[in-house]
Amino acid sequence: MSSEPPISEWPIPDLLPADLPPEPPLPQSFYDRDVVQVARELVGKRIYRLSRSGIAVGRIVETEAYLAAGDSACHATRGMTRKNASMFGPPGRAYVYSIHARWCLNTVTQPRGVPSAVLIRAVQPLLGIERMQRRRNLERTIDLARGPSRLCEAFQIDRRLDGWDLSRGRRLWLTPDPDVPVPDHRIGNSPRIGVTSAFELCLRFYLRGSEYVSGPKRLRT
DNA sequence: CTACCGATTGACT
DNA sequence: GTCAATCGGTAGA
Repeated sequence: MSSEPPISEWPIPDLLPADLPPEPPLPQSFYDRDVVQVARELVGKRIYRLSRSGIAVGRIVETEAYLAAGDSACHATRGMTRKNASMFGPPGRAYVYSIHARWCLNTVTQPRGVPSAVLIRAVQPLLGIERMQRRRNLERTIDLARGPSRLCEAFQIDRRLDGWDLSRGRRLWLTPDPDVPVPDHRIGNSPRIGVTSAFELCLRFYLRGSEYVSGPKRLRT
C-alpha cells in the first residue's frame, strides 16, 4: 500500500452538499482534557474522512474511554511500545492499532505523556454511503460502521493514519455536531464491550436508542 | 525464529 | 446465545 499524497486543505470546497455545512475541526484543546469527558462529548460529533476515493462523513454514536491509570484494559498500562506510542504523544492525534486482523480508531486525549485514548466504536453513516458499501461489500447501512473495525473499513482507516493530527482538517478529522447538541438523557453509559479485564469500569458511552450503536439491544437502550 | 495474544467480526445453533 | 478465522504486534528462545 502506498502512502496518500496531501490532497486537501481546510476548508474543503465543493465536496459537501448545501445542507451539510462544513464546520471547523475540533481543536487540540478539545482533546487536551479528561479522557472520560472527551469520550462522553464525542457522542454526536461528526467524523470526516477524505481519501483519494472521495469523502465519507458520519456521526459518532458510541465511544469508550481507556484510562492512563487503574485501567488494566488500556494498551498503555504495561508501558510504551512501538504499537501504542501514539497514546503517549500529544492529544488530538489518532491512535490506530490492529486487533484480530482488523483496525480500530482512537483519539488521544490528556496532556502529552499521559497515555489515555477514546475508542470510536460506532458511527452513523451520513455521506458517501455508496463508497462505504463498496469498501465493506455490504448493503445494509445500519451495519456499515456499527463496530470499531467495521467503521475503519467503511472510512478507509488503517495503520497509515496512526499518529495523524486530527485538528488540521485534512484526510481525517472530527467536527462539532451542527445540530442541537445531544441532551444528557440521550447519552447511555455501560461497561466496555469485548475487554477481558476491568469489567467493572463503566467507560462506554452511546447515543441511546440509535440503531447504529453496536452490541446487543440491552446495551443500546 | 516460534509461540502466543487480542479494545473483532461473521457465520452458525 | 456459541465459536473460530484472522494477522499485526509482542515477548522470549
